[in-house]
Amino acid sequence: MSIMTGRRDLAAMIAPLQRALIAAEQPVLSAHGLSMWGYVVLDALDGQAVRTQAALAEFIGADKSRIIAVLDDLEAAGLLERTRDPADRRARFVAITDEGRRKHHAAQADIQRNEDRVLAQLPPADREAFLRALAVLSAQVSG
Amino acid sequence: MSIMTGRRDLAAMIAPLQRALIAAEQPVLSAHGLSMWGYVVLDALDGQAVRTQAALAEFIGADKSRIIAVLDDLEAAGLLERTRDPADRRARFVAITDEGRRKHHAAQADIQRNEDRVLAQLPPADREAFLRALAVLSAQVSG
DNA sequence: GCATACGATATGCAGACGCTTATCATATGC
DNA sequence: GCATATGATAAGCGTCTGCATATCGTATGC
Repeated sequence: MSIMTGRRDLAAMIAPLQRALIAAEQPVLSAHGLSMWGYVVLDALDGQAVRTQAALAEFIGADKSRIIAVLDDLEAAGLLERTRDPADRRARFVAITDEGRRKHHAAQADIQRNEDRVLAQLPPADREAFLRALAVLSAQVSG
Repeated sequence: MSIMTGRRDLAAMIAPLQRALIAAEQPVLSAHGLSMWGYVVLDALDGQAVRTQAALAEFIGADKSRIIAVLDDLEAAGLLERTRDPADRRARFVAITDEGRRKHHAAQADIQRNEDRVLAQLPPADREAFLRALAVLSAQVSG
């Protein structure tokens, strides 16, 4: 017996929401000269400790062989730096630059402005619970 | 200024959750002999009024030329019926059959059992608010 | 009655994806 | 010192998707 009967599956409710959010994000990111993956990488790196590329790829749910071009572009744009790990010269640390942080924050602010319009449909109490629950669930499945 | 400051974007939090839910759904659907799109179609048709194929495609966010094979399979499996609209013989009504409904309910029950384990991480109040909010937001972007 | 619009269907193309394999430099166990 | 393992990278493959186009039967305006 379901926790809340009569509901549809989570995935079926989340999918259209996700589609709409991404569709709204796309033009905003383009205006900032960022690709979706580029933004995801900056988002993962901002405020986090530097990490190796394989760990980064796994964290954002991307294939490690597919994010290399993304990292190349971001590095060429001066938004991140790759440095060799002195303790293991095979590995490379990936760190966001100050300029990358600025661009990330600017893009994120624009995106959240859009999202706030969506969230405004909810009563404040539900809105906060929703964001809280999302943070918990998102962290849960990522760990 | 954001409604809740310090949060990450919705899309960035939803994406991994969505990935995890879909990954968990896949083997369940396979066990029921359903494809992901097949399940989405049954889910959209169950309990709804019959609709035309173009409307169905738009509703589930699929390309109208891409769901035809899905409908063919479901029809061949006896899970739905396509009938000509007598008022417009170009259009075809798509309706779920009793067997389709049974299969949908069985698959949905299995899926929700999985999802309940995920939702169990949340305090009951947040869980209910989360589901309520999700239903609102999902309906909002679909409309 | 005819031109035009429209629904369902088929098909082809380009882009993105997950996955696999290969290569090269480096690390590590023995 | 050598065999083996690992990180980053490149390249190829099959699949899925969105998009565009074409066909065919049917509706509809005039």
